[in-house]
Amino acid sequence: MTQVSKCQPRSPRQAARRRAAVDRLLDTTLFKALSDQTRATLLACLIKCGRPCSVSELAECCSVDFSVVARHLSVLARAGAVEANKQGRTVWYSARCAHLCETLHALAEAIEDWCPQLEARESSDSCPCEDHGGGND
Amino acid sequence: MTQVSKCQPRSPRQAARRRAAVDRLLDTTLFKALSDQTRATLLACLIKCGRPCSVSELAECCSVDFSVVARHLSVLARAGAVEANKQGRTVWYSARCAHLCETLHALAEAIEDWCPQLEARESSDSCPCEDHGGGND
DNA sequence: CCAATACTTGCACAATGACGCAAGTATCCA
DNA sequence: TGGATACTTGCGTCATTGTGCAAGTATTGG
Repeated sequence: MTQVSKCQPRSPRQAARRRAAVDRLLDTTLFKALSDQTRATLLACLIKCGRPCSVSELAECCSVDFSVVARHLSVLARAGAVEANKQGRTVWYSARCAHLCETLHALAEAIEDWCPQLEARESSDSCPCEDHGGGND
Repeated sequence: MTQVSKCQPRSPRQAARRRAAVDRLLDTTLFKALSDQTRATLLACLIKCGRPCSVSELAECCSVDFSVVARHLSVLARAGAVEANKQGRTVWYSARCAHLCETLHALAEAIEDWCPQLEARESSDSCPCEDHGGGND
């Protein structure tokens, strides 16, 4: 039941050396994209709209310049939060809901793997480390 | 099955006016905290360590100044990602794993609520809006 | 009481990023 | 072909934020 703690590091230095899913999923790219209020609003708008929207349409929902909206959307696209589909002169943006949900659930589960006390879901009972080096400290 | 789409806005302007759980959960405070690489490293370190760590301990895992680490940890605490427990002259920081997981799962589910095609989990079949104003556009 | 420890805060500086304007590119329609 | 539409990109400005150093505060132990 508490096999996780057997492989759990005893010092932050040891912990920092361990490589686990949580490191990869705590990648800052997506969080940087979601850390701006205008981008968060645009993403929420796309999610709630439920259909692809053009840059012009989305610019009507924001108080900022059209070019700023276009740049924000490209940031969201590079972070994988939305996807762009160019048809003619119009770019249709849509939220990557499935990808976002998968990423968020995966991060939550990667955190749960390191917290033996969070046994709500069935624990894997295995070490969440992806390497086992740096044992001595 | 597709009752969600009945209440789904047809334009981004309509979508922007709708208030839903996804708006509240896309709050930028937490994402801002996770958007810095040093802070992400500190949080991952706390998660993997599985026990409260002092600022001094955590500073050994980072290449930045001690005062910078202390400031980063206070940012993480204000965002709700970690919690501080002062005992004597030492501040013990620990990851708020349960809170983080709840927040992440809740956001993912709030997104799923707006995506009728994501029927993997049982859909609530109800409108995810928390208000129903601004219908005309 | 004094020194050491552990952390916080003030300050200056550099880097980053959001923004608006204007110019550029690509596409469509008449 | 020429103008209108839809978006992209370059550039300068401004605000925010990350950083290190140094000084300050709080707590502990001798």
